Amino acid sequence: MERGWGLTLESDRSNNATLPIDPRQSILFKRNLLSNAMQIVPVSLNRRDQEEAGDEHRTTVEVDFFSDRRRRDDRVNYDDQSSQAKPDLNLNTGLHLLTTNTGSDESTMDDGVSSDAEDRKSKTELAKLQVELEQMNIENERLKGMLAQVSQNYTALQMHVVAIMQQHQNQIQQEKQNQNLQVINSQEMVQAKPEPSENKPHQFMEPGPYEPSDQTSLEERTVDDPLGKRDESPDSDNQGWVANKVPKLSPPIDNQQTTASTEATMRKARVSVRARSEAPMISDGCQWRKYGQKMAKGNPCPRAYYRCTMAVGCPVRKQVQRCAEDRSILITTYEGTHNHPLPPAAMAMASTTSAAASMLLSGSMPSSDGATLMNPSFLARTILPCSSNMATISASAPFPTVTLDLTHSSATSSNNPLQQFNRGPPLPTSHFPVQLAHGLAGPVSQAQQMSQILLGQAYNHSKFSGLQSSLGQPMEGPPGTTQLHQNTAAYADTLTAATAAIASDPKFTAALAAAISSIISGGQGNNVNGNSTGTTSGHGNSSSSMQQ
DNA sequence: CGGTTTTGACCGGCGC
DNA sequence: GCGCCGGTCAAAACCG
Repeated sequence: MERGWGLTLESDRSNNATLPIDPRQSILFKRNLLSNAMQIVPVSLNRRDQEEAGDEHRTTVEVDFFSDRRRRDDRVNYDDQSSQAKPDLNLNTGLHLLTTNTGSDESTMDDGVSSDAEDRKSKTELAKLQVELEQMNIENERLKGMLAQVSQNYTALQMHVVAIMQQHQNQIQQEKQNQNLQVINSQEMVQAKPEPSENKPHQFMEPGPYEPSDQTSLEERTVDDPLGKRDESPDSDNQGWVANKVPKLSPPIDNQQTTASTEATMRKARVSVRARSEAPMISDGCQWRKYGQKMAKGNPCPRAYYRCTMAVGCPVRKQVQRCAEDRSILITTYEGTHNHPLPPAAMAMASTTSAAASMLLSGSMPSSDGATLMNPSFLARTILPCSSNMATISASAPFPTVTLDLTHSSATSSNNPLQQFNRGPPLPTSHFPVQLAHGLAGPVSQAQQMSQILLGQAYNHSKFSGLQSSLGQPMEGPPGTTQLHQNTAAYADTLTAATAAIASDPKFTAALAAAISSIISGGQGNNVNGNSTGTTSGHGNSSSSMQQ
């Protein structure tokens, strides 16, 4: 009776194989997994005697990539016999495979004494290994706690940084305004020269009656309330939220103009997330209150309107509607930025949506008409050079919209709803991850951050395909829409695990967070949040722990 | 009883 | 000016 060692990997991709492994190498294997930033579940060490299946004994080490949902049905045992048929697996995991004894007559261990000694040796090693695994589990728990703490601290710090950055931007804007006023005044003085008047210059030098107070209010609202709604409608405070009536804003004047238009644009920028879900609404970690439902034209499914109730006055709203073409697809459109700290569960989604929104706005800001976007293809290519068709950018939509399409995947498993790419959004939109986190830095910096994150993810073979997007593909959607297609097979492997996690996890956002976290960790080493950049990261920090 | 959902009414933008 | 449509309001109903 010879014994072989088998490593059983639990993942969607492992379909049939038993990977023989030296138990002494399991620790190494686990550490490798940790270094890959995969969510490691306590490792269980099982010894399986499969006498019923034959005369061969086998011990397996099971590693769960996603602890929340262990797919026993997906687990595959790598037979000793198949070990040589899966050399690539061996390479990928960096495992050292022993030449196992398969129990066949060809076994080299035909000596009974040697076999017993080997057996005892194996038992001893097994016991040692179990102890080590216990220690590793404890260490894992400790690291988890540390990670949560770091994420928390990061969020708080980010909020602070964002507030400071906004103040700084406001100061710069104010300075610019003052400079403009001085130029205008000097010009007026020159024009007034032919008609000397002692009062005129003095009058021009006088600041406008609105200036000081307005500037103050601007600063206040950008810090505490980006939309400045609180000041505009005092009675709205009693409602616990602020009415979304940006279009009603009176035409801004002078120094208000830039800020007001920016705010309005920010307010209008939308991030749409398409995901397959049977649930009426995806769980994104935030608290929402439904305030309306309407039948939208062209879609038999009603559209529900929600607003964030996690904080008084939070302007964030979202619309939830099923896709008319495929009702298994749930389209969630986010609008606005949170004005409050987000819980870990909500950070991932908020970060993603916020970053995308900022990216989108970075392209639209310079345009004079306010509705024109940067060339979608350019933007997309810039952001996601190797992408998949996860993102679409639209310039023709009523509002600048970024669509994150999580219904597509290169995964081979047809059971995973998120692994099936859909045909593209019905509405003109742009797809890529965005962040809704509040207090964003300048749009440009956001875009840069987004690019960095996404590029980093792409080039690091991130494990989460959902964030990969590419632009420049032939458009299938309406004019102004750019579709992203993921082509590389290399991504398929890494994507599968993450998409599977998302698909199988009842808490979609939690899974998303985990995926983002994995990406970030993998691509940026120690950065848990994955958002190296201040702003996006800020929100993103949560990825796994902060936002869902 | 407080918070949430439902649902018809209302409002504003837009096109004709 | 009118109608359509998207979005919001707010009272009533519902729920834990």
